Amino acid sequence: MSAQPASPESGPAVGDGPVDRPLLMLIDGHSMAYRAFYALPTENFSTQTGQFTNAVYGFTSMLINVLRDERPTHVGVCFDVSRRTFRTEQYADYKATRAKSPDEFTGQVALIKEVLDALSIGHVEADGFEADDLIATLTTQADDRNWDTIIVTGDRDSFQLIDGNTTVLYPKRGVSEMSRMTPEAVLDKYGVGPERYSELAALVGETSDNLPGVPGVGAKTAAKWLSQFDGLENLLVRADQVPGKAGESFRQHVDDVVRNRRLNRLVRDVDLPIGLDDLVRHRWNREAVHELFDALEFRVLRDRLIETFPLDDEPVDTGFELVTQRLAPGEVAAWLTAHATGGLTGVDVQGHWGSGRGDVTAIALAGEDGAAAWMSTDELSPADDTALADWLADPARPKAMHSAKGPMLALWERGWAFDGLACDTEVAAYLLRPDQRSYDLEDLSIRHLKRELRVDGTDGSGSGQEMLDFGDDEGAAMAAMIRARAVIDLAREMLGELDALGQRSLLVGIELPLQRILARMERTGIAVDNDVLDDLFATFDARVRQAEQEAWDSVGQQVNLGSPKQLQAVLFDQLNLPKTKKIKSGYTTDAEALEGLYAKTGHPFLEHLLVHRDAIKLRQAVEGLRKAVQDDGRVHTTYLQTVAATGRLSSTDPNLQNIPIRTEEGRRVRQAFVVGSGFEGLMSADYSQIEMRVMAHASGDADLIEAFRSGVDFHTVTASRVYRVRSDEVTPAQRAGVKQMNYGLAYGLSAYGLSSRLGVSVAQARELMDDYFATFGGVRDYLQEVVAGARRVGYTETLLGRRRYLPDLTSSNRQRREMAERMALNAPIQGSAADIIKVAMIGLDEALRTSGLASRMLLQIHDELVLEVAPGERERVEELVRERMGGAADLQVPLDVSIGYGRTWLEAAH
DNA sequence: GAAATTGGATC
DNA sequence: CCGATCCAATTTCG
Repeated sequence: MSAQPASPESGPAVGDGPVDRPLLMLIDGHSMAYRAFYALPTENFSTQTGQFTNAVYGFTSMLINVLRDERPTHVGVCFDVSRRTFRTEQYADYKATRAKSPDEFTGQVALIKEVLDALSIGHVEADGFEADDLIATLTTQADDRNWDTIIVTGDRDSFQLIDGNTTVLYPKRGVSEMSRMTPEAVLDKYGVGPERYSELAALVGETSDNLPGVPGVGAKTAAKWLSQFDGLENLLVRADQVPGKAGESFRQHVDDVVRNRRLNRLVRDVDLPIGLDDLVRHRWNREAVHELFDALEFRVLRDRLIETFPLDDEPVDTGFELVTQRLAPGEVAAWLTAHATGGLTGVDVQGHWGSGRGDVTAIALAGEDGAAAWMSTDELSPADDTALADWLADPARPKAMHSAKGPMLALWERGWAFDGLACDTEVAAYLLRPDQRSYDLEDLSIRHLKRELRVDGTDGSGSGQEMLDFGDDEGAAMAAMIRARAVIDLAREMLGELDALGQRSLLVGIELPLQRILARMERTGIAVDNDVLDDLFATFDARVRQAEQEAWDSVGQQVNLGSPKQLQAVLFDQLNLPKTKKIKSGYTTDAEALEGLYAKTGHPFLEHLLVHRDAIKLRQAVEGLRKAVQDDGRVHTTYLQTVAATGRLSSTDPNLQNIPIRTEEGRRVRQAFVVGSGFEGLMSADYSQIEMRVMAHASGDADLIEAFRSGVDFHTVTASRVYRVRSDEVTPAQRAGVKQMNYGLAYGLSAYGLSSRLGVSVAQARELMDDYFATFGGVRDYLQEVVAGARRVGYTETLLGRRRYLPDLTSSNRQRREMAERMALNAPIQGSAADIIKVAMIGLDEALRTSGLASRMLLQIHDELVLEVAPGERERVEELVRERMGGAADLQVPLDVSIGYGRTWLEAAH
């Protein structure tokens, strides 16, 4: 377990937001500041005045992250006062080996306290005690009130505080990657539970505290003894019975062990000047934060802070009402009959998924009657399994989920079919607001339902909510049931919102059927020829090395060709080449600028550099693929359905939508994608100029529509119209100009952009644009109306009613406004094209199934589908592909589909 | 050590 | 100053 936020394709994190009672976070200030100090290089962090700030920076960065990820209701930071504590009184050598704090560290603790004050976060220290004792005291108080506690510390002594309510975040590396230490995690790592951890530490010793343990006894032996003798107390009583050389050693060092145990026992009743209620989170002091962060010169961190905690949301003080139940073996069928037969049922699957596979560990269900159940999948009786499988597969039992594609993979892997998904709240939220960066269930619940993900009716004392025995999984089970419940309410709410906007069919008719198809494509994957990849890697690798050597030779030094900064130094300072376009950090070294420089100066360094750029990119692409090949010899990408604001899909891990094709060399990478065994070939089918066709249709421009209907090369026909010559008289330059114009239209191309694309003057570009629009006036009118309309209503719309909201269209900031205008031009065109291929995929999938064909879809690359064709099915498949892709929309122009076929993706290209 | 920037691949 | 993505390597953060 890690404190990182769950990735979109992994299961829900435990402790994801408040569950059913207050959540207290206690941070060991010194411990974390020290970690930060050593993780970040001092010399990179100092202010104008010479104050070092690396520890402050690292600590604050960590603080922002844990507050964001854990969302505690109460926070406190504990500090040590001095090195003199009751422990040094009892044992003069306690922590004696610990070096004095470096000078660079001194003073930073005071600054951290200032940061905490600005953030209105309480901190506490007590003379004679260590931070750990204060944490133990506060944790004990929180336990008494039945609160949950998360302790953030790099001190392992705190492990003794871990129990069902208390976890420790222990830094793994640096200060941002943390291990979540639960009772199970401690048992896993040390072989004893948290209640025995200190006994184990007493035996093993703690070098950092200068507490020697029993020589020759490590964690393994100590854990064995503690379980054999049932604890340290009994072990001491029966010391004479401990066998072996280690036993002898133990008997000689019994006093040390006893002392260690006395010293590492944390004090749980320190008299503190503050109580738990003083630690409730307040909104931070804006003024103070700005002033302090200015003084500390924390620019980026301030932005992150503001970004992470925008205007504190109005407090939401309702949660969900639930009657929870852990289903024991044999109870599943009855529960399903009682609570999951009428209305919606919320489903929350726990497990792992990604790269086309997955596994399920537990399932939470919630019914509309308020009942909720949780079951661990390895506690199902055969009857349970059957009942659950039938229910999951039943299309007549409507279900609601949040982000169902991954869980679907996991359920399939377990052998369960899944049907009846009536709403996926993540996808629904995407349709409602397609340009959000995440669709976290907690955020959606607060925004749409004004409810937090916790159980209602608790006041923190634990009364009002029956405490059922969910065992060690209690927190996770409760959170899962609440999520399942929230998903129902959210689904109802969102379906209503979609209805009001006329978008329900987009969800139910397009995105949900598509989701299942994507899951299957991910599960299927595409076969890869490793030998081809190895050959390509060797080729590109050799080229990288050679180009690098030649580049170095040409300037007589070994510059890092991948470093824009070093390149700038060589190009503009040493070689004194003409300056390129300005960027933040100086002058650009992108390929276009380098081409320009090379054309101007002919410097050999540039030639080698460009070759190197190309080769290293290709090598990287091949290496990425090599690493992605799974045991079955195939790569399984993950399609993201809710990230592209226009409605397109995206592909990750690996991204199979940006495999090279532009250059001859790059195209060879596609030779590595091959037909899998049992199949006959790959078929690639793509729409030609789909975006231009959408524009022709949407604009209704008669001449443009006619140009498409004529069947002649589109760019040539449009050029012949613009220049008023016959098609066979169009010069290559005329065609090239109009082609760029055609492509640029949908992007809100400017005269400037067109001129730089074509390498002509802005005046000439403007002339071309004027000629073009004089010919295709309908297009100009359409483009103007799209922007004007979007400004009026606040959004653009695709063929199928997919919206994109563009509030910046009325921004007073010109740059933002113009950006929004270009988006307004592009969104309906790119989005409608995305709608069309989605419809085609659903139609084709259906056609393949009903025809009983074994051929299957593997990839979608925006306007292209790649299929794996079973022996003897080529003709039938081609026919269906043409029918379904060509017929996916009824436009005023034909939807042209071109199809290729071959053993590899390259051969299937056309 | 983590986040931002740069450069580049696709449609 | 051309829309939409994802990703690796480098640099910055202060």
